[in-house]
Amino acid sequence: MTTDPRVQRTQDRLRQALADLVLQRGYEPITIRELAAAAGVGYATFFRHYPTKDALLLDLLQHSIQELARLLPPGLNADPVEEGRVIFEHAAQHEQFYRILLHSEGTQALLAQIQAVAVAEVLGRFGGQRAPAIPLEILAHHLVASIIALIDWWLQRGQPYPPPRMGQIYAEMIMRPFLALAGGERR
Amino acid sequence: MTTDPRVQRTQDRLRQALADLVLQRGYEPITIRELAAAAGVGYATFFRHYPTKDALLLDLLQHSIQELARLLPPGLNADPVEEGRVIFEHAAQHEQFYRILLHSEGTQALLAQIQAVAVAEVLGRFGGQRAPAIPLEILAHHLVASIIALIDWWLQRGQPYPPPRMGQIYAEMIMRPFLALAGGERR
DNA sequence: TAGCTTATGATACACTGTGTATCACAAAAA
DNA sequence: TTTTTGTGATACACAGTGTATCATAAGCTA
Repeated sequence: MTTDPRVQRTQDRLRQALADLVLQRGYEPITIRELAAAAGVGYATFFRHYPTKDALLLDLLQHSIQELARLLPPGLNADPVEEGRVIFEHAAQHEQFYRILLHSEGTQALLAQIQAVAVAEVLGRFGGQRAPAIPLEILAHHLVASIIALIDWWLQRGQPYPPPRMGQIYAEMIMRPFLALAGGERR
Repeated sequence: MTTDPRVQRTQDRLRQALADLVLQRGYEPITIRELAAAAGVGYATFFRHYPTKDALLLDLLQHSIQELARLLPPGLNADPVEEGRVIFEHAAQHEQFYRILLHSEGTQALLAQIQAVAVAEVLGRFGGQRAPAIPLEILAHHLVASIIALIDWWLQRGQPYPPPRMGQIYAEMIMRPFLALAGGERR
């Protein structure tokens, strides 16, 4: 196990430096030399921890996801409007993470993984009931993709509506049609 | 204007070589040297026509778009099911184009442009009627993003349903909720 | 504290790919 | 034919990646 505090320190510095640089100038133009310098770390040291820049990006996002998972409110299943409001409050509070995840090249694999996890969650929650007219797999993908697209739209335009309003829109435009087609919740 | 047949020949070869290579091994790992060799063109000649690999990719896609625009059936506004079927027939016939556009890095700008054009089209078609409960801008973005996501899902999984079935799904899952919220067509 | 282990910093280096410059040659245009 | 212009081939400068090496410092253990 890697409990050496020097390792932790180096990796923390690299993750933090990457987060800073990505928000300043985007992901692609960053060089590893520049990244190591910003982290206050030797150039060769980078490769002792990560084989590529993409590997560091994935590690950064996975750490962020674990932090977010700890903060995520556990029971979102009550009111769709309230559920949507919580989602968009969360997106507003962690805008940096979402922007990096949604718009840095090199995150498509991770985003696809996250999406797959969310789809599986939806499938599990709506799985065992009367067969819907549209395959549930398609409905689940449509639901997840729609939520991601709406968050992306909202953040890219500087949050033009407050989270409670976005919660209403989410409930009416996304969840209500989905529930009508999937047939309401179960278990 | 560039009517020199040598220029046309060189650029055609480069576009064709890029299309072939992208489908074989993806976009990013292709080098310009390799591309020029595959096109049967000198290495330096590449830079006489395109400043970067991305520029060639955009040129290739824009040429493809122009071809597709010529083939696009003019009146899609009749039956949503039929409209959806036509869309997915089109996606099946031009799968290569869609896959490159949707999954090559370096196409996000172009994809965003196409999406913006489609959104504007929707806004124009549903613009001047009773104000919907949800801002039409959001509805239009949701509609366009949903269609793109559904096409992407379908192609990535090897077209698991035939186009007529996808047309039904499109009508029921995407268009019907949209029309209910946007308030039906006009003009 | 002393001694061992391991991560780090610094540097040099080979390697790959980009983009430019040059020049002789071939193809198109007048 | 003469002129113009695109092309092929080559050499080159440059930037960025990934590896190797070694002295030093930080952390662990007795």
